[in-house]
Amino acid sequence: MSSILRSIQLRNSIWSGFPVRFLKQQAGLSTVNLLDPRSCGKRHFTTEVQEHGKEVAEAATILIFDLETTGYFHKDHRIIEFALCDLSGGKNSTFQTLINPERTVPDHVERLNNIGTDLVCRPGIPRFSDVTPLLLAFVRSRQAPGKPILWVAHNAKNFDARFLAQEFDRCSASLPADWLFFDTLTLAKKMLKAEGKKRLTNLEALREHYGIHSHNDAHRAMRDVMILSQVFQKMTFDLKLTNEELINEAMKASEFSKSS
DNA sequence: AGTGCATTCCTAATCCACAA
DNA sequence: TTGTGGATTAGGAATGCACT
Repeated sequence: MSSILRSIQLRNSIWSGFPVRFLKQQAGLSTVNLLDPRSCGKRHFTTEVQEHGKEVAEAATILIFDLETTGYFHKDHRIIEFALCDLSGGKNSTFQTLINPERTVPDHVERLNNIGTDLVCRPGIPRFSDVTPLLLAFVRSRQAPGKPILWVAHNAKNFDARFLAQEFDRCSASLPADWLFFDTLTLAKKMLKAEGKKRLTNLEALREHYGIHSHNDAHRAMRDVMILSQVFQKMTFDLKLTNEELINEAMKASEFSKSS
C-alpha cells in the first residue's frame, strides 16, 4: 500500500482532537502529501470535560480511556475501538479510532456495540500497530514535563490495561514506564464499602447513580469515556481523594507486561 | 462466551470459660 | 486436671460481578 493512501486512510479513520499532520510530526513520520486537515469532516473535537479535572490533573496528565474488543480475554481477543479523553480538557483533548483486529468480530459483540467485521476488517481501518506511534505522539503532546500519565478506565486492572499491554506486546513494544493505570471499578467498590451500601458497580449503575445523561445507548468507546470522565470526577470529589492518593493507588505499566 | 478479583460462606482449628 | 460447649479466627471453596 502506498504511503499516501495509508496516510489518507489513517487521517480518515482516526478521529482525534489533533490534526494527523501534527501527530505524524510528533511520531517522526513523514507529513508529505497529507491533505489539509481542515478538509476532514469526520474529525471530532471534544471540550465537554474541562475545568473539573484541572486541579487533579496538575500532578499528572489524566487520560480517561475505554476499549471495545472482540471478547473478554486479552490473550485470545483484539481491540476493535479505542477512545480517550484528556481530563484537563481544552482543544484537542480527545483521541478516538476504530482498529482493524485482523479477525472476525463475534456476533454477540456486534450486537452490543454495532461494531462488526465489515466495519473494522477493511483496508481503511488502521491496525493497532498503525495507531501506536500516533497514540504515543498524542500522549506525549499532552504530557507535562516530568509528570506521569495516569490512565483511568473502569475495570482497568483486569481488562483495559491488560488489553493495551497485550497489543503493545504484539507490536514488540512496551508501555512507557511513566504510564500509570487507575481502576475506577476498585474505587467504586471501596466507596460502597465505606458507605456500607450494596449496589451494582458497573459503569451504567454509576452513571444512573450520579444522574449522568447519555445521548446514546450504543455501547461505544467514546460514549463510555465521556460517562466515565464524569463518574471519575464525582467519585474523587466525594471521596476527597488527593492527587498523591490517586497516583499512589495507581498500578505501574510494568504490572501488565508479558507475564500478565 | 473467559478470566481475575473481591466477597461470602462454610468448615476446621483454636481459644477460653466453666463445670465436674 | 480434664472434658465440654460456645465464641472467635483462619483458610479454602464457592459465588458474584466486572469487562467486550
